[in-house]
Amino acid sequence: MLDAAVSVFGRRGYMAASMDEIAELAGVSKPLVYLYLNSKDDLFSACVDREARALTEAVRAGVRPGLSADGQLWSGLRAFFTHTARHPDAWRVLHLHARTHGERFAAEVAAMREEIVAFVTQLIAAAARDAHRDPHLAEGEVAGLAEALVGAAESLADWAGATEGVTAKQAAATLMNFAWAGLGDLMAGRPWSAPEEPGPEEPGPGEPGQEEPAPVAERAPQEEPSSVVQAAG
Amino acid sequence: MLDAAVSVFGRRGYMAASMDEIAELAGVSKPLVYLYLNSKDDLFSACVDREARALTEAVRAGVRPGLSADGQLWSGLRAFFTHTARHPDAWRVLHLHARTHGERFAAEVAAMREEIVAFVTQLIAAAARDAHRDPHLAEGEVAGLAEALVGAAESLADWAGATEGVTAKQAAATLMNFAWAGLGDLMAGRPWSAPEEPGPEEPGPGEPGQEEPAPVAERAPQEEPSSVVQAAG
Amino acid sequence: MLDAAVSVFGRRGYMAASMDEIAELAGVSKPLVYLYLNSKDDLFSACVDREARALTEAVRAGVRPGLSADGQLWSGLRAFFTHTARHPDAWRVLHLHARTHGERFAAEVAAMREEIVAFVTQLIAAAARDAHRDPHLAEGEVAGLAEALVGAAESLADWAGATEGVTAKQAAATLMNFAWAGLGDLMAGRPWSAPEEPGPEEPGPGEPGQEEPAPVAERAPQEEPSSVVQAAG
Amino acid sequence: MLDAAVSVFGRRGYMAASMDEIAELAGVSKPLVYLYLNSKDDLFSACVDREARALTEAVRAGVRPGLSADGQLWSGLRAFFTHTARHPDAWRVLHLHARTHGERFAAEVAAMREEIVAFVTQLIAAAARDAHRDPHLAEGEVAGLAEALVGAAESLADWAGATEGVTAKQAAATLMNFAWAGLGDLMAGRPWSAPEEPGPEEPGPGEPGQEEPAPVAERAPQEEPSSVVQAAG
DNA sequence: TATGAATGAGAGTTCATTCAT
DNA sequence: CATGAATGAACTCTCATTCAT
Repeated sequence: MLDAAVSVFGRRGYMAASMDEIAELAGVSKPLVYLYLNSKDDLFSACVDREARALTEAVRAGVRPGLSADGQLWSGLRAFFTHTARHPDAWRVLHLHARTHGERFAAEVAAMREEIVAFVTQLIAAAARDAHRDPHLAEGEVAGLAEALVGAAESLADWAGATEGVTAKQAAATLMNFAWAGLGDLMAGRPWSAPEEPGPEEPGPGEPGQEEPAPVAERAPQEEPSSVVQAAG
Repeated sequence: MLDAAVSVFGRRGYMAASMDEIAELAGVSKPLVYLYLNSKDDLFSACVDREARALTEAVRAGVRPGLSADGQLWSGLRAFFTHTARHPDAWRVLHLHARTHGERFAAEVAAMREEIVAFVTQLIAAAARDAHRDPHLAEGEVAGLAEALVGAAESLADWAGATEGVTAKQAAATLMNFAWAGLGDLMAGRPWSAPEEPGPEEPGPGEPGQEEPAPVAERAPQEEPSSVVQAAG
Repeated sequence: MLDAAVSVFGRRGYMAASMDEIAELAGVSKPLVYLYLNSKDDLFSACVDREARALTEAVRAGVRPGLSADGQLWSGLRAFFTHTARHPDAWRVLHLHARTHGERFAAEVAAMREEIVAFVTQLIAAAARDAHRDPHLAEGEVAGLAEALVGAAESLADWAGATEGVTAKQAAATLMNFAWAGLGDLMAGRPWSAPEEPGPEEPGPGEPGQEEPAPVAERAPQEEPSSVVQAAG
Repeated sequence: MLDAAVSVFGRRGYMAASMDEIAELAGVSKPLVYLYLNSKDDLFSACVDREARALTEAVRAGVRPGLSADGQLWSGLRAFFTHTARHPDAWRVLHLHARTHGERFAAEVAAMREEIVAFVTQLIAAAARDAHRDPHLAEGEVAGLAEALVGAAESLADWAGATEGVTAKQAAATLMNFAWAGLGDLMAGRPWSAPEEPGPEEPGPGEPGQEEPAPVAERAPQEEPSSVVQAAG
C-alpha cells in the first residue's frame, strides 16, 4: 500500500496526488487507506519515513568499511546511485516533493541527509588526516565540501535516473572524477582511478577489474539532445 | 502581475497556489488574470518562461568573455548565485516546482538548462584544448562533467538560498574549489585561486582585496549544526 | 437563503441537514452558500441568530405596555404562540435543534430565552407588588415560577404547532388558565378571564369580545389520538 | 449493550452517535451489535422503547393510589423528576433526540407520553368530580390542561437536569405550586401545600420534617444568573 | 457464535473558471 | 476594460454496513 502511495506521490507530487488514485493503484478501497494511515499527511509522512530509511540503509550497506577514504566514497556513491536508479519514485518523493510541503516532511528528509553528509564529512576529514595537511582544511570547510559533494550527487541522481543508458557505476565514476580529482587535474590528464576491489554488485566475469580508463561516463549516443537536457533538469 | 504569480508559485508550489491569492497580491481581479493569461497552466508557463529567460540572461551578462576558462566559469557562477539569491521565489519555481508538474513545464526548464550546460561544456572543452590534452576528454565525458558541475551549482543555490550568511561569492568560491581543484588537490593543499579581476558586483570599499586566503567558503559560525544540514537539504 | 436553511434545519436537524439540500431549496449552488456563510456551523448560527431575534421581537411587539400584569402576559403569550405557529421550522430550530449542538448555539438560544424570562419575571413581580404580598414571594421564587411558565409555554408551542385546530389564542388561553388561575381555582370554578381589549390580531367582527366562557382550548375532535400525543411530545 | 447505546445517543444525538463508539462503550464488536439489533434505526428504536417503558413504569410505581388527586400528582411528579434526574441520557434520548428523527421514533415517544397524559387527565377529572363542579371542565379542557402540565413537567426536567443543586423534590414542589395553586393564588399568599405522607424516596434522617415553609423550590444561591437561564434553556 | 477487515455512499469544503454587467 | 457573482467538479475524510473466517 505504501508502494502505491510512493509511486503516485513520486509521479504527481503531494498536492496533485489524490487518495483515490493511490487507493486504486494499491488495489484497495479508499477507506482502507484511511484505516491504516490516518490522513494524507500521515500517509505521505510514512512514505518519506520508509524511503529515507531505505536509502540510508542502502548506502550504509554499500560502503566497504576497510577501504581508503576515496574507496569508501566510491562504494557509497555506487550504492546511492544504484538505489536511486532502482527506486526513482522514492527518490522523487524524497528529493523533490518532501522538501516542498511543510517543516514536518522537510525535517524528515533533513535527518536522512544529515546522516549522509556526516558520513561524507568523516571521509573527507580522514583523507585530509592521511594527507597530513590538516591545517589547510578547517572543520567548516570540510562540512562545506561535503555539502557540495552531496548536492552534486543528488543532482546527478536526478540526471542518471532520467537519462537512458547511464548506469549507477557510470554516475558514480563521473562524480568521483569531478569531485576527487577536480576539473583542473582532469585537464592535466590526471583522472581519479577507482581502487582495486572485487565488484560486489556485478561480480560476474562480464566485468573487467580494470574498466576505468574511461573515467568519465560515456553516455549512449543521443539522437535527441533535448531529452538529455530535460532529464538532467 | 507575473511578479505576484512567481511569488505565490514560488512559495506555495503549483497546486497549492490559488488564483485568488495571486490576483489579490497583484492587486487586480481574478477575471483580469484570466483575460491576460488564459489559465493557471498558462500563467505558470509564462512565469517559468520569464524566469528562465531572466536567469540565463543574468548568467550570460555576468560572464567576462575575454577571460580564461576558469575565469569565465567563476564569473558565470557568481552571476548565477547572485541571481538565485536575489530572486529566491523565481529559483524555487524553476528548480523545485516546474519540474514536478507535467512535461510542459519540465521542457521549458530544460531549454534553459541546456543553454547553461552548453556554455559550461564549451568552457571545459576550451580549457581542455588549452591544456593540449584533448584525447583524454571525449565529448561525452565533457558533457557529463558539465552536468555534474551544473547539478552541483543548483544544489548549492538551494543551500545558499536557505542558509543565512552565505553570499553569492562564497557559494561560487566553494564550488570553484570543489569543481576545479578537486578534493584531491584540496587535500594536498592546492586550492584553486580566483583570477585577478575587479570585483564587478560589489566594487565598493566594502570588499577587502584580500579575500581569497580562505579558498573554501567561510560560513557564518553555526552554533546549531542541525540547521546547516536542514538548510542544505 | 437563510429561509431555506431554517426550513431544512428545522425539518432535519443540524446533523441530518445536508448543505446540498439547503442549496437546492434555496435555488443556488453550494459554493454560493459557502461564499456568504462560511461553514455549516456559521450557517446554522446565522439561522439561530436571526430566528431568535425575530421571536423576541415578535413577543416584544405583541405586548401591550399599558395593561395589567396578566394582561401583558396574555398579549405576550398570544404573540409568542402566533409567531411559533407561523414559523414552525424556526421554532424547531430554536427549541429542538439549537440546544443539542454545542455551547455556541445553546448560548445563542439562552440569550433569547433570558430576555423572555426576564420579561415574565418582571410581570410576576409587578403582580406581586400590586397584591401587596411581597413577603411571600422571594426573588428566587419569582424566577423559578418564570422558568416554569416559560417552559410550559414552550411545550405548548410544540403541541399547538403540531396539532391541527389549535389556534394561538386558544393555546394562550389554556396557558393563562393553567398558570394564572391554577388548577385549584379551576376546580373551584374560578377561571382566569382575559382583560377587556380590542383584539389586535383578528379585529374583525367574527370575534366576540366575550369569548372566554370556555377558558380552556377546545380542540377539534381527534380521530387519531396518537397524533395528538405525538404532537405534544 | 442498550445501556451503552442510550448513553451515546443521549450525549451525541442520533446522527452524531457512531456505531463504533457504541460498540466500544459496550465492550463488544460492531458486528455483534448488528446481529442483535439490525440497524442503527432499530437500535435507537430499542433504546427509545426501553427507556419509555422504564419511565412510565417508574411514574406508575411512584404514584400512591389511595391519595387525593393532588397527592397522587405530587407523588407522580416526584417519581418522574427522580427518574429523569437519575437517567439524564435516557431523558435526553426521549425528550430531545427521539422527536427529531422521523415519525417512527416520534410515535414511540408519543405512546409513552399518551400514557402519562392520560393519567394526569384522570387525576384532573377526578379532582373536578370531587369538587362537584364538573360542568365547568369539559373533556377537551381537561386534556388541554393535562398537556400543559405535562409540558411544564418536561421543561422542568430539562431545567433540573442541567442546573446543579435542584433536587427532584424541589422541582416537583415548584411545579405543584405553579400548576395547582396558580400564580393568582400565589400572589394572594395561598400556596399549595403537600399532603401529609411519609416521604417514600428519601425516608432517611437526611430529610427534615419541616421542609415545606418554602412552597416554591428554593434553588441553590446563584451567583451567576446567566447560568440559570442557560441551564433552563 | 463473534469478529477483523473491508467498502459504497455521501458528507463538508475548496478552487479554477466563467458569465452578465 | 474590468469585475462581482456564481458554479461544476473534485478533494479529503467518515460511517453504517457487511463478508469471510
